[in-house]
Amino acid sequence: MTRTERADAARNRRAVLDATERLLAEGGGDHVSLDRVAALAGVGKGTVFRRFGSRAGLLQALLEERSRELKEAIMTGPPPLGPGVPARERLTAFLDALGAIAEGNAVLLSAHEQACAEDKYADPSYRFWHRHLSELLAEARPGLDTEFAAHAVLAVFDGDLIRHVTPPGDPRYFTRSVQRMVAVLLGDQEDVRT
Amino acid sequence: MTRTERADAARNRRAVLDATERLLAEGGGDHVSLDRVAALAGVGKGTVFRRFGSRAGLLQALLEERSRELKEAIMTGPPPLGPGVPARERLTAFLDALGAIAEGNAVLLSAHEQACAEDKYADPSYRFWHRHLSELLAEARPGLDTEFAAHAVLAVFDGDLIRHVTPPGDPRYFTRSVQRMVAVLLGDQEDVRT
DNA sequence: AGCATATGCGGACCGGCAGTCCGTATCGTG
DNA sequence: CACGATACGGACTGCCGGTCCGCATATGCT
Repeated sequence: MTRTERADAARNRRAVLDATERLLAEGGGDHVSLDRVAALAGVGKGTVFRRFGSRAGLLQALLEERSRELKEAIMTGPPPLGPGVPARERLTAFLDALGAIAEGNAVLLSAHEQACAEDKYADPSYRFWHRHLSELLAEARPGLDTEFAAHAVLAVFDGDLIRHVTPPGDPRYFTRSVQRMVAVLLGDQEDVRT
Repeated sequence: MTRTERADAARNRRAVLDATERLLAEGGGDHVSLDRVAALAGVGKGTVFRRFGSRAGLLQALLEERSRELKEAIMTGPPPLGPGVPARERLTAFLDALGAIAEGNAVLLSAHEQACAEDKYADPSYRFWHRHLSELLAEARPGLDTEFAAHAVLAVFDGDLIRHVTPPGDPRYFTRSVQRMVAVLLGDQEDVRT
């Protein structure tokens, strides 16, 4: 058996992901039907399904591609994303990075949420963020129900919400707000005001 | 012109809502197709659409029915839901009541979120909860970005999340957790531990 | 009661969707 | 070059949300 992905398969994989991205950018989440993706990528519909399994799988793959770097930086990279500094510091760095990804991919995020529905919490990516966040919170503020708190913080990373609250000309408003809220949760009493 | 809804119309309205409820209960959100609803209610499909406009409208109507009482209690009822006591007290009562509704209608909540997608934040019900919450937070903890905080708290009221975290035999775990988190947000330093 | 008409009804119909299937083409290997 | 493994394409299926319009009926008026 062949160990490596066949060349044409790899080429198509990329083409499909790129096409998905283009469609997402040009017309919102509903615009991305798998027929359209296949057509734009110049492949058959069957190919899309063989590679990605389902609409949800496709979006998930794209999302994972966008966050792979962050995942690796957290696990094996240098501080403050990687291990080696106090949890508070890592938390800030983590939220900043995740926020940036979310802000830059809000439409993709929405589409993914819609496609996954309730399976969202079984998604490996979600599990990873949740676990990481939960551990950092536990270290930064022992005694909190960190499992729940982590879910709560992640619940705010909702594509639709991000688009709804992000004012024109301040693309990082969302991340700042999340940081501030988490700071309050962690018990920073110092100046919460804008 | 007739001022009141025609009798058969009212009857059908109820039948459709009841059918929706039954389908939701017996088979999850995806189980509720409008064909099925119409069939179970014993009416034509057109009727469903004339009354409710769309799938989203139908679910929204059902949700509103479930929360009308709370809305009224908040606006004109006696404390602690209604006005007349400190914000902290009203906040606790509000979260308790909203939590109860959410816990009791998690499936409906999920279905509604899915159907509404990004229009969720324009929904009158959402606007009402958000406004109320925002005002209470502002009163209870001046200086916080209460607009954002209110969105963040409401983001946790996600049907899928509720189902995911609710352990068997402890139907109110979710509400308790939310209360505790909000308490921390508001600066209660006293015993956060379980 | 009987009529006129606004109002509501049903279900055939439409375009489009996610997902399946299998005969065919292509790749990589020896 | 030949051959088996692998991947491809796109017709096909079943269903969905939503529309439309000829028909039925409740209601208000006389």
